[in-house]
Amino acid sequence: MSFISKTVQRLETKESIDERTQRVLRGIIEGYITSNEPVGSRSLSKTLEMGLSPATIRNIMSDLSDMGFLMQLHTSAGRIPTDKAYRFYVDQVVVANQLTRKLQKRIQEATQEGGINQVEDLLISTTRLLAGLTQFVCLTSSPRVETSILRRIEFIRLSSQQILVVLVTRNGQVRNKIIATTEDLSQDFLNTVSSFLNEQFHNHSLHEIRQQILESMVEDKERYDRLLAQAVRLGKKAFELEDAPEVYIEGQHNLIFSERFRNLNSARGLMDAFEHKSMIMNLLDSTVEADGIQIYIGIENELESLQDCTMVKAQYSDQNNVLGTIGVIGPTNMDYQTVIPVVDFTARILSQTITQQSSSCD
Amino acid sequence: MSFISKTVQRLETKESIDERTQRVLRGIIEGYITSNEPVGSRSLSKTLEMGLSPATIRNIMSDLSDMGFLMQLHTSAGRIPTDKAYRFYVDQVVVANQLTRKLQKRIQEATQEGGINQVEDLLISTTRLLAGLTQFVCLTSSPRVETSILRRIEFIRLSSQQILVVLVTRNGQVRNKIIATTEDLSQDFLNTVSSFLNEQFHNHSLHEIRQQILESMVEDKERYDRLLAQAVRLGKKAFELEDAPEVYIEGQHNLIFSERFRNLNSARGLMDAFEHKSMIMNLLDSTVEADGIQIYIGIENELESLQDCTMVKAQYSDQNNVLGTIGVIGPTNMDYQTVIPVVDFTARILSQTITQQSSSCD
DNA sequence: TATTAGCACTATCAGCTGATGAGTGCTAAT
DNA sequence: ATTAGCACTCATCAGCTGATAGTGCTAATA
Repeated sequence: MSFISKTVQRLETKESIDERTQRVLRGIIEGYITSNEPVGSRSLSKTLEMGLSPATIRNIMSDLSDMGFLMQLHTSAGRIPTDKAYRFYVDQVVVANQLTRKLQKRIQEATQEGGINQVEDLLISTTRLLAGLTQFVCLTSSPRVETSILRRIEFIRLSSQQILVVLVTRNGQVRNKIIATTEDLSQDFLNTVSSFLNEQFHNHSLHEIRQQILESMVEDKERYDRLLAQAVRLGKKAFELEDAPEVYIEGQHNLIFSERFRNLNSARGLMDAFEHKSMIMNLLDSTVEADGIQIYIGIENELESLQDCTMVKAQYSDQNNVLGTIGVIGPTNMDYQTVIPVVDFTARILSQTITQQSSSCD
Repeated sequence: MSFISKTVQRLETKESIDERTQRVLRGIIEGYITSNEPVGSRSLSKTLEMGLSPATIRNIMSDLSDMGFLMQLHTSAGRIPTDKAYRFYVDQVVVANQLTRKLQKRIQEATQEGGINQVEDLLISTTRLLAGLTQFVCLTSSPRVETSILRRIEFIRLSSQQILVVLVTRNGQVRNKIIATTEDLSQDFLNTVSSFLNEQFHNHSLHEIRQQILESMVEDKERYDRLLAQAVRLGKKAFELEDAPEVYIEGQHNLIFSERFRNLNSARGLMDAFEHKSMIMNLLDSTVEADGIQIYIGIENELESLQDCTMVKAQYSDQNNVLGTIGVIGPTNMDYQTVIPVVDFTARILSQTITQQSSSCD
């Protein structure tokens, strides 16, 4: 099994099902994926082309129901796959087939189009792209500033009480923050401070830097001269970035208008959930260690309002570290065969673009 | 008439209607606003307390229908007000009554809460606030960078080919842009350039600055020494900001989930329209000259998918100029009595906060 | 023994029905 | 000028219908 979840127990599909039964199950799943209608024995008998009569199919279906792969919405309706069935499908059947060239091109172009000079823009346009391609909701978490590596910090005097901090990270994130000072500091002085900090903390992560600043404040409180004291004080304020989890969401309207989501009664709940950025952040970054695609089907999702959706997500990274996660949320009967590779490919391209960007430092 | 529209002809309510008829009309409008149900003669006869029988009311209603103030969804339903009726109501009846202290407090607190140090944040939180208060969709346009006044510009060398431009405007907007250079420029040199530009263009609008730079490039092409030439060249790139109309939208989900919007079939169309920022920009900033509240009822809106909504908007400004617009879009039978003052007050507070911010320059 | 045909059963859906009720318009009485 | 009374209209709703598409079970069949 290629995908591993942390806390939620993964649905197991160990039971040995004979070849023929598998083919029927697969037929039902794919039928339901394409038609979005419960599939019945008669129609299946036709599309399967295995020379089985509806009656036989019914027997097999009955077995599959007993095993928990199928369920009926009501007595006289066809059957639809359970989450367990999709798990089987994803684990055993779906092979990550190639994307069409056309689609690859489209993704590449969208992420590399001109005018995208900052990570923020790149992430937004990628999120939008993925939402458009899949017609689902797409979520992306931006790199944690915490673990980002400092490229440059600069102070700009705005007034006698206000200083603008500009902080650039290795992977091209630019953060601005206005801090207040009691003392009036000249621009010259600020320049000295910033070059001191730049030298001192070159190639350190913001987290480390904050750590070190705090330590030095405690350890040798008295030793500093005025410059260093100010530098440390300003540095402390500057790196006290609210660890605001930036999250981008696109395609929310698909949740409401897409045909695919019509069964979904919890759209409201999801929309509400999306209002809370920290919640989404948690959703996306819950499994930090794991490369490749991760898929959460129905009840495998911890979040209740997500339990009749599937979430497909992948992490993106620069050459060293995982930076963030990009994921789509769709109905459980999404077209896994294309959604999976699309998400996968997009994450790869995203990683690639960001890596290029951050390696263009001196 | 207190509100003036540019292009769309405003519905006229000149016709003299006698006192009693007006009271009935007003009753119907207010009834429909509170109940969101067509109002019939019998119930109106009770609530009006004018000692009129349902039959009399019916006669009056019939007259009002002829005059175009009322309409029926079907024969045996009560009547509902037309756009013309709402126009009458807004122009003649609604007096901008005071907001409750509680509401005033709430708006003030939300716009002044800590951690909001940049205009962007302020606008976003205000937009969200207004969407929350009204339960409608709220749109806000950010100040045009074009007309903003330069407070500070700074260049930061990121690598031999990349320079980060940081541009701060008078009203507290901070813009970052990464520009590419062919020549490797030292930070020292960049500092010289930026102080030159800061001195030269202090208190000029970005628009003016761009203008002047272009002129000087043409006029005295050869006269410059190397420094000035570079300064001008960098300046040109720096001020070539995409005049991206920033727009914030909040409360889109109200469009779908709010009871009030249930009659609205064009939610889809609106959602789609909201995807195009330039369109919204146009919507908000179409009437540039006009202070106070502006109200567009139903067909008064140029945008088709907006024609069974009402848009209430107000401009915000600093001490000198109009900066942008904030507006809400709701059903035509919104509670004008409170929505109007809420939007009005919010815009005032917004102006006030921004003015404070920009006057805290030295 | 595995498969299948046949049949009884069941739930949904569209379409029809008649009853109900809210509301109007008209007319004649006040 | 106002109003009571009455006929009329139309939307909605519950209840019924038959058609449809599915199942489960059983007995026959290869």
